[in-house]
Amino acid sequence: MPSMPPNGTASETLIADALLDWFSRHKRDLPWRMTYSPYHVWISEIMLQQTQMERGVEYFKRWIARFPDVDSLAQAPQDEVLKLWEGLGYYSRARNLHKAARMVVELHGGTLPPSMEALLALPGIGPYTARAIASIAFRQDVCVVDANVERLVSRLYNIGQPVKSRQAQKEIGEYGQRLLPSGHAREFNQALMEFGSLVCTPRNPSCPQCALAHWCRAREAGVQEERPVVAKAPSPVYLTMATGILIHDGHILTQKRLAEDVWGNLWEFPGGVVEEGETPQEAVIREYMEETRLIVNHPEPIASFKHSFTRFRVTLHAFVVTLLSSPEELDLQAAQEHRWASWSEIMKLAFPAGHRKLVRHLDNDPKFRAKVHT
DNA sequence: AACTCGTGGCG
DNA sequence: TCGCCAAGAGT
Repeated sequence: MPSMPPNGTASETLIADALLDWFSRHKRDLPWRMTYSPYHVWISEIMLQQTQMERGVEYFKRWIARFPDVDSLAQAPQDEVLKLWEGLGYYSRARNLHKAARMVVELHGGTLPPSMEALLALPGIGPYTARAIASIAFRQDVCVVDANVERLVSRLYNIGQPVKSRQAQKEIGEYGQRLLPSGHAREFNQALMEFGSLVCTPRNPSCPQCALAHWCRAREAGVQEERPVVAKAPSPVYLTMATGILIHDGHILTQKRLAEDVWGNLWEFPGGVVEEGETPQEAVIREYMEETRLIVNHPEPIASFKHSFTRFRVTLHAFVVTLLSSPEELDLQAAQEHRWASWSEIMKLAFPAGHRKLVRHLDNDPKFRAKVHT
């Protein structure tokens, strides 16, 4: 059944109908598309921020199994919330989600509020997510603008300004709202985004099979590959880092990072950046002194790992170190808390991805495991 | 308004 | 291999 957008021209109606039709035939079967409960929509939207949809699915299922509703999330300790987020990155999303759940219990009786204003007042919910929840969970007629929509609309209307510019953002939002068929925001917004991610892709878009090709001004001008116009990303910074596993009485020293730092409130092994003219071994010994005031030596190499975070590309050298001073001299300088952990405790703590790779490596090393209390 | 925050997949 | 990218938000 054709649907009429507010203020819609004929071609806008045709475009919207083509998108809705495509979505009805190609939409993926996703766990948050079962009941569209506001809580499920909320969790999925936070998880999918800056994250590939495929990766979000398993995290979502585990999350819902453990935190089936706002109350269970609000009551959980933060360490457990972060553990379920481990590996997804941008951990402020988890911290804010947790904080927001407690606010929803306090301010809204445990039910997510439908109004945009109330949604925007919750930590972690910004312009995109407020609109996504309002439209997908509560069926309000507001359009969403994410990276998919930016790309799709900037091609459809051949927008030559940088997508992130004020002017382009304004235009994209206006075009999106004009295309939106009233009463169909739930399906239409998902259709826009899914079409953008599966058909109107960043590279090699499927223009020959595209249901919107007839209306696409960028394709008409032959510049679809040059849309959207994005600023060139700054080149990555390469770092060498070193970390040391310290075993004492069969337990491993771990420390909880400061709340406001990168990986805030996650756990890690002491270590840091290898400075100019320094070996990784020397760096581990120095970092132990700087971060814990403990004297360690004899760093024995375990393995090296490549990983990256934000703009950094890291080679992480890992060692087992020996304690020279007394453990009583431990005096944390760069962390909020420490724990001498058994291996099963290590498995329950949330680590940044690089250190989690190290833990997985050691988990498969019988010689190492023999030195550590289970 | 520019910077910062993670991570893994893909061509 | 390596640059690009992802259902953005907070400051």
